[in-house]
Amino acid sequence: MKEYKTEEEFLKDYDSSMFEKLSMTADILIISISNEEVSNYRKNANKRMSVLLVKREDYPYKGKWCLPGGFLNPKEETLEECAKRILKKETNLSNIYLEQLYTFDGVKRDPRMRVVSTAFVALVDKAKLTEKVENASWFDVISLEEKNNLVTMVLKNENETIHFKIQKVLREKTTDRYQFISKENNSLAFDHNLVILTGIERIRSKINYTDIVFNLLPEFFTLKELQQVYEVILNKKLLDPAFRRIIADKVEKTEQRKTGEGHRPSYLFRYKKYEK
Amino acid sequence: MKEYKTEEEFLKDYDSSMFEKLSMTADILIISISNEEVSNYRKNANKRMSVLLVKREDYPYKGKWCLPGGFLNPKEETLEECAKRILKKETNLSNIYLEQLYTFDGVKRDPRMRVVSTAFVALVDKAKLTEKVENASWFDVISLEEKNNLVTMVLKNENETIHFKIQKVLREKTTDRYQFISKENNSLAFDHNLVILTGIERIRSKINYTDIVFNLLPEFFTLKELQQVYEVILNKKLLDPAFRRIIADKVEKTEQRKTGEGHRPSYLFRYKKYEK
DNA sequence: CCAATAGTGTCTGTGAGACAGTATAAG
DNA sequence: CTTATACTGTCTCACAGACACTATTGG
Repeated sequence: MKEYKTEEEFLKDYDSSMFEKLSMTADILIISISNEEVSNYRKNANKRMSVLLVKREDYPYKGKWCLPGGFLNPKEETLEECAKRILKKETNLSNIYLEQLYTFDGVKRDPRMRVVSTAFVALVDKAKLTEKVENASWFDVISLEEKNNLVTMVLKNENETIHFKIQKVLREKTTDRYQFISKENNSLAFDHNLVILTGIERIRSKINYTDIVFNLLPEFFTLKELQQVYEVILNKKLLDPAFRRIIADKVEKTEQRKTGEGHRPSYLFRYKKYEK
Repeated sequence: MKEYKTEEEFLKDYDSSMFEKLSMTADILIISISNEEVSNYRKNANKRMSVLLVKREDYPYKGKWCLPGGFLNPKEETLEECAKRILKKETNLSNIYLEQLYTFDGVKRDPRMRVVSTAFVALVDKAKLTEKVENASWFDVISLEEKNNLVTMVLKNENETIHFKIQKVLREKTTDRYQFISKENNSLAFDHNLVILTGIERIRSKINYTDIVFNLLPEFFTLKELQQVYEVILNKKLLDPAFRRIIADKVEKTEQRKTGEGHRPSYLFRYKKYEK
């Protein structure tokens, strides 16, 4: 930021530029859960977090992957409406869990001009997706590790592997807030690597005191599936009895079971809303 | 949002308006802790949350109170830098705890034109403030209650009382996310009543798993003062022994004491950084 | 001595972590 | 019968909630 010697100088410059305008976009981190293929017919499928990326067809960052997003129409749209419009376009879904994440605003984040982006997180159940959208592809999070505040993340679709590293730097005045700095990034456009990490950490931090997980699952699910979703988001194994105690109030048992699995069938549960 | 019949119609309109630009502002909810006056010389001062408001001198909302804020200079400033500039102007302080809160973007939130505002929360220790800034005034939060998702809040400075009500409406697709709708609001400009509530709830939700409280206190403080800050933010009384156990690792005792209080003097403590 | 607060000891109940055990489908 | 998972019983330990008790100042 430019430094000013006198207030007059500052105000002069300020007045001339403060009413200059800028563009905004809404970018969406669409998260869902995917199942790994299994060799052994008896085994349960492992689950993975999955994010939807779009291949850029134009400059800047032509050929790189980015989050679905689009420019805000300032005349009649809120950012959330803009995000919903993009969500509809990319997944053909509406009535999806959508949460404002963070506003990314680095001065040079778009090389063309100043563009401030408000990022959203959407949680979807993959089973609800029907059509395949051109240029869009689901990438599984196949690795997400943190060592000494350096986060390494690997994403993968059928053909490509994306990997990037982000350094979390402690900021002044707090012990618990981090600034994210991109260290390596082979194929993501803009600052979307930072958006992805921010979004995953947001979901992770909320999973234990909210009911957002259920947005990632179909109406009926087994407790093990539910547990796997928790595990994949928290990136750690949970103990069965403890897990079942914790979520007991949030679900209700049905009489249906999941059979044909080569082992004892599990009961299907559903989300029990509005219960303390 | 306008509805379109065909994609062509949509795209035509979209193309013509998507590159229209808008203005952004950074607004800051500056929170500190104030002490009530005490009659009895023996008694400890009660603490209150306090927010800095500015009287609007121009239209729109002339004469109403609003949060300190200002337009983003799109050429060279990030929103955070903009917030810091305003913070410096309003409090003459730098190196202050500052956190991006939320981006408020209702289409009609500013009657003049489309203005999207990214709100920040700043936590300051009132003792560090020296000069009094013109048109700015600290308002104490003298009441903050929630009943049936209706929040009632009362702010007060030496001369004026501000009160407003906000309805928290459950949103579709989740059980834990609320939309805030302004119900009554006698003297706050724009949507700044929503910003204040959002900010207080953010701080409240973070106080138990972060160390942000210490930004509201001077370097040396008694454990009771620390506890009072927790109590005022959480809006409930805490038990002494439990509280002391919880914060034991976060503070270190000094040999200094706070005397002249008409009762047993308490030891002064300081924040112990970087300890698990 | 009194009023008011500072600070600590300890009981109790809850609930997570841990591990072991029993149950049941497909092949 | 085997394999793999489903599901439950129960012990232990940590820790928050609660209450009572002692300590210490200014006036």
